[in-house]
Amino acid sequence: MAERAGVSIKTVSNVVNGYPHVSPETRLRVEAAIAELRYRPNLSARNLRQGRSGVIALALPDLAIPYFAELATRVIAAADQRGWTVLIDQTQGDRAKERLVVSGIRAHLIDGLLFSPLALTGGDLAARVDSTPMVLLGERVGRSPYDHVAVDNVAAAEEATAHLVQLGRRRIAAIGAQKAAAGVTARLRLRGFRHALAKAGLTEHAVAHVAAFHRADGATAMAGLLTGSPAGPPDAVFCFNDTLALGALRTLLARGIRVPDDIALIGFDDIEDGRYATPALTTVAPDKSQIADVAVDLLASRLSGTAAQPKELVAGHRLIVRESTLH
Amino acid sequence: MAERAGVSIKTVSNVVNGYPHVSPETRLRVEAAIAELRYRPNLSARNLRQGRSGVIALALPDLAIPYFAELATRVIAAADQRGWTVLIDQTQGDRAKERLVVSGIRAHLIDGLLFSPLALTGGDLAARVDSTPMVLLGERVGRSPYDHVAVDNVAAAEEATAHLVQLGRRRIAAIGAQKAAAGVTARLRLRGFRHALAKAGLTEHAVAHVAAFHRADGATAMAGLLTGSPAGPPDAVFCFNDTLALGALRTLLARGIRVPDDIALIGFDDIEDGRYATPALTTVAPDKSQIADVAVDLLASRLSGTAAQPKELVAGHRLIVRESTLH
DNA sequence: GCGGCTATTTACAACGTTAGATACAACGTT
DNA sequence: AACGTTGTATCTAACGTTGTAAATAGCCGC
Repeated sequence: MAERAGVSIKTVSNVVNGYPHVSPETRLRVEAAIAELRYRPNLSARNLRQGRSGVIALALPDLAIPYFAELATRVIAAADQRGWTVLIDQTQGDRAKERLVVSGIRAHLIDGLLFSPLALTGGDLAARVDSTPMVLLGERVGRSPYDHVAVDNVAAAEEATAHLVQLGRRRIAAIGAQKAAAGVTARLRLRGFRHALAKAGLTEHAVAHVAAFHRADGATAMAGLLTGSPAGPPDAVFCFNDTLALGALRTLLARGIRVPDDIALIGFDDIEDGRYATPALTTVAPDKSQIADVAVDLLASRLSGTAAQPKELVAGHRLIVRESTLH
Repeated sequence: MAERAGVSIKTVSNVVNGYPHVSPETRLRVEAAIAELRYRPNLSARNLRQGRSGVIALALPDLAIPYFAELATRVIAAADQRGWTVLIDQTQGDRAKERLVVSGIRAHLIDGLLFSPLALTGGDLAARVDSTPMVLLGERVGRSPYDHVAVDNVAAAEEATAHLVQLGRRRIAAIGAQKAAAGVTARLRLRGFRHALAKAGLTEHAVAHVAAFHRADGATAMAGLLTGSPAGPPDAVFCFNDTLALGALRTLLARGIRVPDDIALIGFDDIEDGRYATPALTTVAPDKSQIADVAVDLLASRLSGTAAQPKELVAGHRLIVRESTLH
């Protein structure tokens, strides 16, 4: 211990923690000893004593999915502002792993949990007994008693679809519907898609289902729309996220179909790749920084105990028109 | 405490840790109490007692950069295999932040550190005093006494360039050189590029410098090569990573230049985006899973004290030929 | 039926920190 | 000169866990 400074342990603690009533010379002496002995406070001991760790977990499906990577970047930055460290749990969208995360594997190691579930059901959440504060990212799951941040998916999807209608397209398809109870996001976006078509007095040209929101799924789904539809190909497609759209784009270009001339394409998420695709991808951009900031703020309120009812916050979004829908 | 089971703290500990000499009925009783009271061992206390936390840090520039996101995914998976949790530090490639990471901000919170530096100098590493085991990812930095995993950048860059030569291209340029002492990776790839050209008896057509390895830098650099070069445009370009290449591709397609017909393009990293670009990007694929596995293994040896000399391990790579260089 | 063995359980101490109470000294006031 | 006040430093206990040593009980062979 750094009593090389000829001082009690507590005084060292006081210096380290900036306690005001330490004489300048003592402080200097202690700081010198700290530097000399390369003393580092043991965070485990501090955590034990204080009952909190300064670490939060961010649980998401997979960092290799650009949307989540971009979100994680912002969450880490927001947490950093508060002096928190972020630990990542990848669930692969697997229900068993998601339940594990929610059940509190990391109890007492993390102060709070930011969780972006994919497969979790309302029942899973209701059955949760772990008391670690948790904030959900993304769609609402059941009637869960947890704080929650998401964009208004129905409205956003409606805007995206309306944009296609405004271009004068009439044979409008969607890619990204999901069978499983899992696809809450998909369900909301599909609803928005249908609202917009109904408002415009159009019927949906086709809706392609996918197993996941990956490029490969988008590519396959688009191939299906081109050949499988008895009514012929669509003239515009709303993909429920950007990776689906990039996969679809790939299929179209490979077959010499012009985008947007023959088929207009719009995505969702505004990932970096979409901006540099050719043609650049029109998309709905959720305000990821806002999502991250709000989520971290919510968690902070939970931690300080000042939060009351679970809140459901809506983050902003906006349509970004790029080449894939320019006429 | 779970002495609801009518048993000492230590016995609970013994049950939790699978100590063999616990009678079956006691074990059952304790397990029942644990379930009933939802008891969770306090990891901070355990860490304090045992002197290790089961947490390692992965420090990298930015998760929003696809290569690092893909690498992080694999590191987390590899760490998971060993029961370790991964905490992420984003440095933004900023030297001050990198020094902070290396100096041990997380001392006693993490058992080890996997670090992918960008701006750090050999001097910074030599000045390191923190004793947390560390394994470096990416290029060797100075003559540092640390374990270290990377692909053979010179050889890989040479292969990439040789591939362009084999296509019959003769006006071969590179994008990605860096002025700063920082760009160790860039320097090695540039060296490989020049080796290959020298072997083929060619002179370099042009070498574009970039501030960073982002899409925007690639786009700008390519524009420069097209207009700025007195010798005219190149007929092939080796980009030092895939994001540079995707940026460059965007510039080319926007100007109606055909890839690969007019200009062939090759990247480095094999990120997912490149596979779905049109034309799909030829690239050098480092074995990311191997890098992650080996790095985690190295760290494990350090932690168990069985490691001797610092090791410098070379991960595999291979050329993946796709449309952007097909003739 | 006693000594020595094994199986099971417990007691104690320690990991390094910090909140709170306490000790001490110097000072100005009455 | 006795008093409270203030600033500085120390003392004590506690956070929850686990390694070690020790206690207890049952069992065997003689």
